[in-house]
Amino acid sequence: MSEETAFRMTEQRRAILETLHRVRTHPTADEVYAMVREELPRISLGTVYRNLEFLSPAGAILRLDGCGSQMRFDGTTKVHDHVRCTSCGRVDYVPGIPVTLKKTHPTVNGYEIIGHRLEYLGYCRACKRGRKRRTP
Amino acid sequence: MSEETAFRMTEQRRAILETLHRVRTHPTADEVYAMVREELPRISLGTVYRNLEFLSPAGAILRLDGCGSQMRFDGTTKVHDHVRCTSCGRVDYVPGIPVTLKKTHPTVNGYEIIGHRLEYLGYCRACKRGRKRRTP
DNA sequence: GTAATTGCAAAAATTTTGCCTCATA
DNA sequence: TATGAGGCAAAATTTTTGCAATTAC
Repeated sequence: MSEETAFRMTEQRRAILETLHRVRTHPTADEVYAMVREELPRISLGTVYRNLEFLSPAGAILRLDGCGSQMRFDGTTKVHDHVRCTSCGRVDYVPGIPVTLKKTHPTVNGYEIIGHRLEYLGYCRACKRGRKRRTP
Repeated sequence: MSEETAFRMTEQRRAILETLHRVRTHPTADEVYAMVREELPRISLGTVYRNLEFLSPAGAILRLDGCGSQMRFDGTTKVHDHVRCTSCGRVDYVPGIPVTLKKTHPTVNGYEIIGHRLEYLGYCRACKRGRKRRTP
């Protein structure tokens, strides 16, 4: 009854995974491609993209998708946080949530800190409904 | 001595600004284009991009650039935060910063919350140096 | 052996630019 | 009227996809 999703650990997949586990730079797909190519010169960029796409929902890697792949804009310049629906990408305001964020660390890890961004992740009303229907 | 940066408030710029001030959806450039086009059908997508680019550093709008325009990946799946250099885009880990984040709000604004993302913004060591040199 | 996965290359999607015209200040 | 800004279309970037050939299991 339970169809195992058969997946294979190819050289390429292993190399991508190892590379991501080794570096601390949070590389872009392009950068991963360049790094893995030193070990597997014949790997293609498409394969890198497909594997990143595959490994991320599998929980093997993290995808720092700030707000999906497109940039988003906001007419309100006063400080506020956001909630983003991880299912449909919708972004909304989070008004006045009592987040106690340690006032400021002037430097962190060598960085001169000028601010922070807090984003909640979840399911919006519409997707919540959709998900409920789909999940038995 | 102080050269005023002369800029003009064109119809297009005003329309883009008004649109962003009116909606709460954090639209993408494409979506802004579609919305503004209802008022100014002859506006071009290039103009929208140029204005978003212009208005954002001017402080008139906010640009939710999660991690720049490219996606980034991370081999560490255990929970941690990030610092991003707003100058060069570099992203690093932030290990064990004592952030006191209110445990959980199960729902926020209708969203079922499953997590959050905290990102510090600042200047990395290299850019800090560069910036100092440039700023008299 | 079979089907998941790759390489390649073309297509799609998103963003930036050049160039000439228009119109704000 | 001088020049910042717009329109248009081409180019540059980034990501996705179709398909035949490979290869892990």
